[in-house]
Amino acid sequence: MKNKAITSRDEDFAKWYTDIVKSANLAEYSNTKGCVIMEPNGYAIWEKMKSVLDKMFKETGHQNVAMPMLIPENLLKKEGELVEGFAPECAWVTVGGQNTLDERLAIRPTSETLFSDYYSLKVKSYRDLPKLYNQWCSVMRWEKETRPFLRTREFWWQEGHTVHATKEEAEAETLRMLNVYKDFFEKYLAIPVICGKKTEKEKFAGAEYTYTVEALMYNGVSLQSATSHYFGQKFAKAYDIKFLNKANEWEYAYQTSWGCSTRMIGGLIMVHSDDNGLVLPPNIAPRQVVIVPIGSDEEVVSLAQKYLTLLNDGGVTAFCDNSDRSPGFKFAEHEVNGIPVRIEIGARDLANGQITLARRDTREKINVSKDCDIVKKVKDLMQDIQNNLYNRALERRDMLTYRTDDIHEVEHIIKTKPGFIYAHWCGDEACELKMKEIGGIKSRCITDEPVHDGDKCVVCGKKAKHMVVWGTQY
RNA sequence: CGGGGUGUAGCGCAGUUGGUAGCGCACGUGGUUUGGGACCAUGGGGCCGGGAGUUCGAGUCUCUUCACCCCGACCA
Repeated sequence: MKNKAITSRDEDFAKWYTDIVKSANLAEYSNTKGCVIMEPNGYAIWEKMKSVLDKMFKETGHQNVAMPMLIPENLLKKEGELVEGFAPECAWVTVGGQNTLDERLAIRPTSETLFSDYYSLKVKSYRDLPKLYNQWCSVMRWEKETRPFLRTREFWWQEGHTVHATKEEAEAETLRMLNVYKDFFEKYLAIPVICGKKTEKEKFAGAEYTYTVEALMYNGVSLQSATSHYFGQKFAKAYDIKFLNKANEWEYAYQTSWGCSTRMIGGLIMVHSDDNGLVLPPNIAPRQVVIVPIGSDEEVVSLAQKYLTLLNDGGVTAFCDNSDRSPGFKFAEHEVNGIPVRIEIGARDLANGQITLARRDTREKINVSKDCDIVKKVKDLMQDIQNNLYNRALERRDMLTYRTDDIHEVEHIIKTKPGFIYAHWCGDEACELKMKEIGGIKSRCITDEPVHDGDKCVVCGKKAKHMVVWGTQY
C-alpha cells in the first residue's frame, strides 16, 4: 500500500521532503545551484496562492506595480542597516564577464530601495498619500545551503510596499496585512499559525519592528512563513521621502512592507503531506477532484462526463483521467499529486447503483448513490477535508507546544521532540544568544501574553519582560 | 566554509580478489488485460562525471578535478 518511491516521513524527514517534491513533480533541480525549476504541478499551486492573495490585497485597496530587477549600488547603500543585512548575499551583474559598468548593479534581494526611491519622486503632498503598492516578482539571495521551496537562491514572492502620512496609519497597515496572511494560512492553507513581533536580533534589517507568521512543521521545526514590517521614517529619511502636511510643513513619510513567498509551498508539504505523497487542502488545490472511469462501459463513460460537467458548472475544479493507464496506477498517481477527492466510477459499483468517493487526507473510501447530488456531496466532503487537515495540524502543533521557564527542560525538549517552546525572556540579547548555544533555538516571536510579577527569564532568571515563543527553524 | 555521502542506460540501482557491462522501472512492437502502481513475448538503448597515472588489461587501484545531495554555521 505504501508508495515505494517515498522515504518514510518518520524515518528520514529531509529525504521524505525531497521525495515528495520529486514524486509529485513540484520542482526539478536546475543546473544553477539553488535555483529550481518549478514544474506545472508546483507552479499551479503558486498560481492558486497568487490568485487568492492578490484578490485579498486588491480588496484591501492595493495596486500592483513592477519595479526593475537591478539596483544601482549607491541606491542600495543609502539605508545602512539594510545594506548590512543584505550586502553579503547580493548577486552583482557583470557584462561580458567583466564589471565594465560605471556603477555596480545588484540583482534585487528585496525592493525597499527601489520603492523608496520611487516614492521620493512621487510623494510631495499629503494628498499623494497613502500609496498602497505591491509587486509579484522573483528576488535573489546567494544562500549557502539551499532546499527546494524552503530556501533557494532565486525565489518568487510578493512584496507589498506602502507609504503613509501618519505613524498610526502605517502601523495599522502593518497589522492589517499581518492579519491578511493569518487568514490566508488558516482558511486556505489549513495551517494554524502564531503571530507576534520579532526580537531586535531577528527583525528585518532596516525595520522599526517586524511582525511574523510562524508555523510548526510535522517534525517540530518552525517555519517563518510571512512577515509584515513597520519602517517608521527610517527609509523616508534615507531616501528623502518628504511631503507637505495639512499644516503646510515638510514631514517625512511613514512606510511598511510585507511579503510571503514560494516557501509557503514547502510549508504546505511539511504540515499536511504523508508517506503516500502530497496532501493539499481543497481550498488551495489547483485541481480539487479527479474522476477515474474504470473500464469503458457506456454507462461509466457517460456518467463520468455528466459528473465532470456538473462539478465544473458547480464551481468545483474537476478533471477526468481518460488515459490508458490501469485504475490502480491512476489511484496511486493522483494520490501522490495530492488531489483532495477522487471519484471512482466502475461497473461493480454501478450494479448496486453506486459510485465511490475517495478522500486524500484519510484515504477513506465512501460509497454513495450514483444519483446523489454529486456537487453537494463533493463540496461537503471537501469542506470536511479542509477542516480535518486544519484540526489535525492544530492537534499536532499543540502536542509539540511546551511551556517552561526551566532551561534544563528546554534542552531536554530540543533533544527529544522539538516544537514551540513558550518561555519568559528578560529582553537581553545575551540570553537570546545563550538559547542558541543550547541547541540552535531561536526566538520565533514575542507574544502579547501579559507578564506577571514573579515571572523570570528562562536563561538568566532575572525579571521577565516578555513571553517568547522559541524553536528551531528552517 | 567545516563534517558526511553520491556520480554506471531517460530514471532508480548492482557490479566479487582488476579480465572488456548488468537488473528494475520507463520506452518500441505483438497480444491478453483494466476496482490499488497489470501480464506474457520480444526489441532498442552505455566515452561507467571529467582529466592524469599504475597495469598486458581499469567501472573496479592511485592522484586530481567537477557536479550534486544531506547535516552544521549564515539566512524568507
